[in-house]
Amino acid sequence: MAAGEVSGRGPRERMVFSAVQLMRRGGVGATGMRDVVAHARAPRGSLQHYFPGGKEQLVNEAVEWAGRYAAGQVARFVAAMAEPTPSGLFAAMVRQWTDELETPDAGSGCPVAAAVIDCAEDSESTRTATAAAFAAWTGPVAQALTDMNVPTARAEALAMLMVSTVEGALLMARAERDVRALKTAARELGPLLDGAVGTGSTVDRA
Amino acid sequence: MAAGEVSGRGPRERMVFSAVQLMRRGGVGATGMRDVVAHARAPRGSLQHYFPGGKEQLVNEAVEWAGRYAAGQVARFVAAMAEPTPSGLFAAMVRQWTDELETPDAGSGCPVAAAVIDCAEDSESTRTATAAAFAAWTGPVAQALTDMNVPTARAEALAMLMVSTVEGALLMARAERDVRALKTAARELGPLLDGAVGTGSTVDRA
DNA sequence: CCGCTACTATGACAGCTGTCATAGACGGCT
DNA sequence: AGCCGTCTATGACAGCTGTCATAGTAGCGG
Repeated sequence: MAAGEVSGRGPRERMVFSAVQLMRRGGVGATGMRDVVAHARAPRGSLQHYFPGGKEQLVNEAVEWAGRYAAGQVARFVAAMAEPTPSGLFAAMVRQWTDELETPDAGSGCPVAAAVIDCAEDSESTRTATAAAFAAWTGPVAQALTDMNVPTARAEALAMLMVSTVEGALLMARAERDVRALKTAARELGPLLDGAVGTGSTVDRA
Repeated sequence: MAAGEVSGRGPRERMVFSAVQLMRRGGVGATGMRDVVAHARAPRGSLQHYFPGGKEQLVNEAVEWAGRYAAGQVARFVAAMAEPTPSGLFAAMVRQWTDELETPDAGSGCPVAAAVIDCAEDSESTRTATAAAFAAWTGPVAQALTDMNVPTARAEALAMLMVSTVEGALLMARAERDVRALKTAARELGPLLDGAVGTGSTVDRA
């Protein structure tokens, strides 16, 4: 995602990756198959070979890729934190997007969000893929929260809230061409998240 | 929005409204001009008459319409609440979307989000329109919060957080075809919002 | 050498897109 | 009547879409 290179391994993976990048900036509708092969420097004939399911398959794989990527990033964030806190994890998730928004060149939206908005209504398989991607993203977040001593049920709810808020704030940030929506989300939500460690109640031992 | 009828006044307004509805379900790319006039039962020739700016103008007006609509809804929510609380307002905003999601027929996304994802990157005017729509939405929310005794600066931040979270949760709810993302957002964010009435600091006097 | 599989190349297809040019209808003026 | 501004009708345009059919190349095992 952050890496702009398309020199990944095979042509197949490059095409999926390029689909992700193009979907991020213009949505699914504006992402043509010819654009994908051109962006991936892949042979056009490989399209119908690797993706006999057509555009739908390509989009679905792009969404799955994004879900795996997000999960991996969460794992990296928690691994990199000296003393893990919920607010710290959330701040790291937010920072990822603010960094990408501040690089002026490439599109900086979420490919999963694009797939939801453009395809959720008329492609059931894509809708399922987006739901799976969100689950792949939310899962590690919830796991990290429980590891930080947040009760399981609460951790899952808060993980969902975190992903929802990041996704929505990213939308507003793109509209305003300003990261303040993301930053205020991190600032306002941080205390709430940290307040959930320990017992499930809102006990706060200053 | 909730009203599915297109029998609004003039053909012009019907077309804008139809554009909103079609953008909600398939995004901007999947919303053709011919689809709009058909959905609005409007004469095709009226397109280039009322919208000489082409599709871009139509989309922009649809986004503006949505912003005004959202602002009006917020006003109605606060007016309808016996004893207004931040969590109550947020719950009302969430309920609006859960209600629309549970009506199975029509598309149920946010047209502003669709415009951001599909057009923000290559149409500056549309991007501006989406920013204005979010401002039109956030403004009354912040105003309502200050009326509930939330300090001004904090109210603006929380209003932004509320809209962000609703927008993101709606995205997840569409992906999962389940309103639980919206409901957990309301449940988890409610106490935080109510905790902000009174002094602006994050002091929490259990 | 054959045959086989994996991959690539290329051109064509019908269908749809937004946009425009042109012409017509309607109603209210003076 | 004539004229005009507002609105509508219709057909065409070039461009792009995803998909497919067909043919071709490379490499490898036999």
